[in-house]
Amino acid sequence: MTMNRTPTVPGFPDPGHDHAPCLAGVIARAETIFERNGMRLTELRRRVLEEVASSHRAVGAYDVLDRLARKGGRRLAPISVYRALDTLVVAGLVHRLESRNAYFACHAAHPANRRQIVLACEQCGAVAEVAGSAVFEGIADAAGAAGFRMSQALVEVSGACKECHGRSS
Amino acid sequence: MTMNRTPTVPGFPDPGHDHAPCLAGVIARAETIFERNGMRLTELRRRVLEEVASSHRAVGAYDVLDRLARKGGRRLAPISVYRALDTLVVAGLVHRLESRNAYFACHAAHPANRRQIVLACEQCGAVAEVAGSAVFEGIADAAGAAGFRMSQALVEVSGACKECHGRSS
DNA sequence: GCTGGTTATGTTATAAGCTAACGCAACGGT
DNA sequence: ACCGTTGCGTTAGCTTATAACATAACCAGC
Repeated sequence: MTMNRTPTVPGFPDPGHDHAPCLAGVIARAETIFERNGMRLTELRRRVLEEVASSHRAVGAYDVLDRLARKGGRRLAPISVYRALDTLVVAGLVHRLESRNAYFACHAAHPANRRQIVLACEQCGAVAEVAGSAVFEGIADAAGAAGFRMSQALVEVSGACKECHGRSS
Repeated sequence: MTMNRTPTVPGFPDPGHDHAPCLAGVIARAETIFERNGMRLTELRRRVLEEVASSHRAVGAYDVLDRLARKGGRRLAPISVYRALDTLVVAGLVHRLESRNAYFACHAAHPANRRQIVLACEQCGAVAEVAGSAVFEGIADAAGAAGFRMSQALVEVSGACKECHGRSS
């Protein structure tokens, strides 16, 4: 286990970073959250979470399914993975990248009312969240001015992360 | 044809508004845009556009398919509808609501570089776009600060439109 | 340790969303 | 009339997601 610098949070982690602590952090947080909310972090949920959190990329439900099948031997039904993902999403450990029908782990433990801007790299698939209070306030204002009662706002940005655009242009 | 007030643009139209001018406006704009860009507003494209623009709601591709089947007698292949939708999206006449895998007509004719906040009512399904330059600048700043080169930003807000939350609470 | 309610997962089937590949047809310029 | 381009039809298949119902695991209280 090489000594790389700790992952940059928030933002994109160093590409050569040691991911083990990231993963461990997510799992630890899962244990806390599930415990606190009286939910059960079952074997299946833990395995699904581990797959999703095994990188900083967004993965499809069927990717998770395939990976679990490769590791675990037998193949689960899609619904099983979706159920686990739903639970993890509700717990706030995993978020859904709507613009890509994919899921990514939340490595940062931001507050309950998620007001994070999601950045998704088109090249490497990495996903990062950054704070955006001002942006969300602006959205709330704009919505309010239209007589709209906002319940949730989704901000997803596509583009190139630092590594990828540094490399290719 | 009753004389209701003209549709409120931008924002949500009055629920009892006369929709005919909205629809006619979209079609007229389509003719202009297709003409200007040397594209062909074919029968199929026009019919798909009419279905999408027949309300201020977002509709799924298969809804369009079903409605055309009901009207036109024979049932198209999904791909035909998707091709038409793609063309209309490229032309800027229809937008895709990513968070719902659905499509809605653009009734407002905003400038090319679309920087609009999309408001989608969870109850009635109505969709409206409102300007959000400041919001998008904030997003660009936040992305830039993370070393991210933004190519496109998506802002979709779920909630209750004026009519719906006035009615239900 | 059995019982019974609750929660989680398995099983089966299917809905919903989307696209590849290929061929014919319609359009439009020369 | 010809031919290149664009649009559409047809067939087939993939990806994403959920409904409905059965079984299993968990756990609180007796």
